[in-house]
Amino acid sequence: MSVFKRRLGQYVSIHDEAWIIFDELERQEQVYLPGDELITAGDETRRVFILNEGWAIRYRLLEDGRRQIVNFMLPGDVFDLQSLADLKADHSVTAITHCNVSVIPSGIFVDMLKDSSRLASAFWWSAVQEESILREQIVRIGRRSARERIGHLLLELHRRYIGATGLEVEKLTVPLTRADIADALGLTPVHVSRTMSAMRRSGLISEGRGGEITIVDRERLARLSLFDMDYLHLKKLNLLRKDGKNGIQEISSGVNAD
Amino acid sequence: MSVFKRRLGQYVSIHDEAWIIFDELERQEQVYLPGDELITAGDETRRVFILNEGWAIRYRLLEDGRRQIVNFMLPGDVFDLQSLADLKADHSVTAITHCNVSVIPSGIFVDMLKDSSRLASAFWWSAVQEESILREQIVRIGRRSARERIGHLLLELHRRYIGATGLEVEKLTVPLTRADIADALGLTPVHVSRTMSAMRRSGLISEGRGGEITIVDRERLARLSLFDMDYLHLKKLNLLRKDGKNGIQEISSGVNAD
DNA sequence: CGCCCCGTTGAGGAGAGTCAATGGCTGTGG
DNA sequence: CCACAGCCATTGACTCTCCTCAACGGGGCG
Repeated sequence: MSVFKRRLGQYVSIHDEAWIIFDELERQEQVYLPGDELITAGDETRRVFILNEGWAIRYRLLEDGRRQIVNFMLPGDVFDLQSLADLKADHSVTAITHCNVSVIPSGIFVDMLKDSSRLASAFWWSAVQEESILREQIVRIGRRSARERIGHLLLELHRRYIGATGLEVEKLTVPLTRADIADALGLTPVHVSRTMSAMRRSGLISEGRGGEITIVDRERLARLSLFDMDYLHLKKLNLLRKDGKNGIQEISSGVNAD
Repeated sequence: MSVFKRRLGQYVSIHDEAWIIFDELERQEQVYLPGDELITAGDETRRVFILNEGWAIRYRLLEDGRRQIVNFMLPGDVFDLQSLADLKADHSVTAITHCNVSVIPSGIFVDMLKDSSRLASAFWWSAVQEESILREQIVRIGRRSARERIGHLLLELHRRYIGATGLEVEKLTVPLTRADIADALGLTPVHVSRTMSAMRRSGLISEGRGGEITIVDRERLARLSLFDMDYLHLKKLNLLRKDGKNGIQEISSGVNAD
C-alpha cells in the first residue's frame, strides 16, 4: 500500500473506489532530485502535489538572503491545497532528498473530490493538521530555548515519520544539514552544532553515519523539550464520532449546492 | 454594513440572499469582556465564531507558564473553522477588548455553506488567508530582529485593520500591552519597551494615550522591517479569474457528491 | 589528488533576558 | 477628596544565550 493511502487511511476508511485513481497516479509519478524546486515563490501553480517518497522543505527567503523554513514535507504529505485558490505562492518548496511525487492538475483534483466525500474529508483533515503543525512551529520558535527547539523538532519528525510509514523505527534518518535545522528553528548552524553536540554528550540522542539520529532517551527528551506526547494524536482519536460519521465529512458533503 | 460582510465581500460579491442570515445572527451576537475565554484549550467547541467588533488573541500556554500568542483576531475574522472537524482545540482564544461575537453552532454553519457556494468560497478563502498569516508569523519570529519584528507586526495589523474596516486610518489604536506584543514576537516585555522607545526616538512611530500608535514613516519602517507591501494584497488581485469564477468556488462546489 | 561541502571547535561580541526600582494612571474605598 | 493598591511602561545594571568570525578536519566525488 502506498505511503499516501496509509496516512490518509488513518482517518477515513479506504475501502472506496475513489482511491483507485491514486494507483493510477502513482504509476505516473515524477522524480525530483535534491535541490529541485517543486514550487517557486510567485508561481501560480494550479497543481496539487502528493509526496510519495522523500523529504522536501517549504521556506521563504528574505531579500537579504535570510531563509526561514516554514515546515517539512514528509512522505504522505499533500500540498498545496491552497493553490486551488488561484493565489500566488508566497513561498517555495524544494526537494532535499530524492523525491517521488504525484503531481495532479487542480482541475483533475477537484473532479476527484467531486466523486468522493471520503476523499474530500481526508484532504481537508490533512489541511487542518498542517495548520496545527504551523502553530506548533510558532510556539517552538517563539518560546523555546535552542535545546528545546531541537529536541521538540526531532520528536515531531520522528512521530510524523512513524505516522506516515507505519514503521515504529527507533532510529530516524534525518536528511537535514545543520543549516537546514538552523533555518527551521531560527538559529545559526554553528549553534545547532554546539547544542546537538551537548545533547549527544548528555545521552539524549546519538548520531550515526549519514544523518541517522537515534533518540536515546525519549522520556527525558520529551520532558526537557516540553513535548506533548499527545500532539497530533488526540486529534486522531477524536476524529471519528460514534455514529461513524465525522465533522469533516459533514462539511465536505455540505459545501455543494449553488 | 457589518464589518464581517465588508471583509468577506472583498473576495466574493455579496449580492446573495445567503448573506441575509448574518443580519439575523448579528442581532443575536454575544458580548465578551477583556479576559473572557472564547475557546479553551482542550475543548471541543463545535461552534464557529465571527468577530464583529473588538480584538482577541489565540495563544498557547506551556506547562511552565510561558505564553506564545499564535495570532491576533481582528474584526471580520472567522474562527474556528477547524472545530468543524471535531478536534480538540490545542490552544485558547481570549478577548482582549470588549468583543461582539456571533457564535454559530457548527450544524447551522454547515447548513449555511450548503445553501451557497459563494459563502463557502468566502469562508474557505478566509481559512487560506489565515494560514498565510501563520506562515508570515513564523518568518517574523524565526528570522527577524526585535525591531524588525515589531515594525513588521505593526504594519500587518495596520493593513489588516484597514482591510476589515475600510477606514484608511493613519493612527491605529492597538489594545496590546507590551507583554502581549512580547508574547506574540518571542521577546520579553522589557525588551519590547526598550525597542519601541528607540523606534519612537528615531521617528518611526509615535504613541499617544490609550495605546494609540501612529506609523510616522511607513516607507522607512517597511524598509527596515523588510515588510512586503504586497502581502495580503496580491492574493486578492489574483482571486477572481477573468471568467468571473474563481478556484475556491470550483472546489467548494466540487466537494459535494457522495 | 584536490576541491568543496559540511560539521566542529574556539574566541570574542552583541542582542536579548533577568532582576529590580521608579513613576504614571486608574479604580476603589474610606 | 485623598490614600492606597494594582497594573503597566520605563530605565538601569548586570547576565547569558546565541551570533559572528575564523580555523581545522573529514568525507564524497570528479
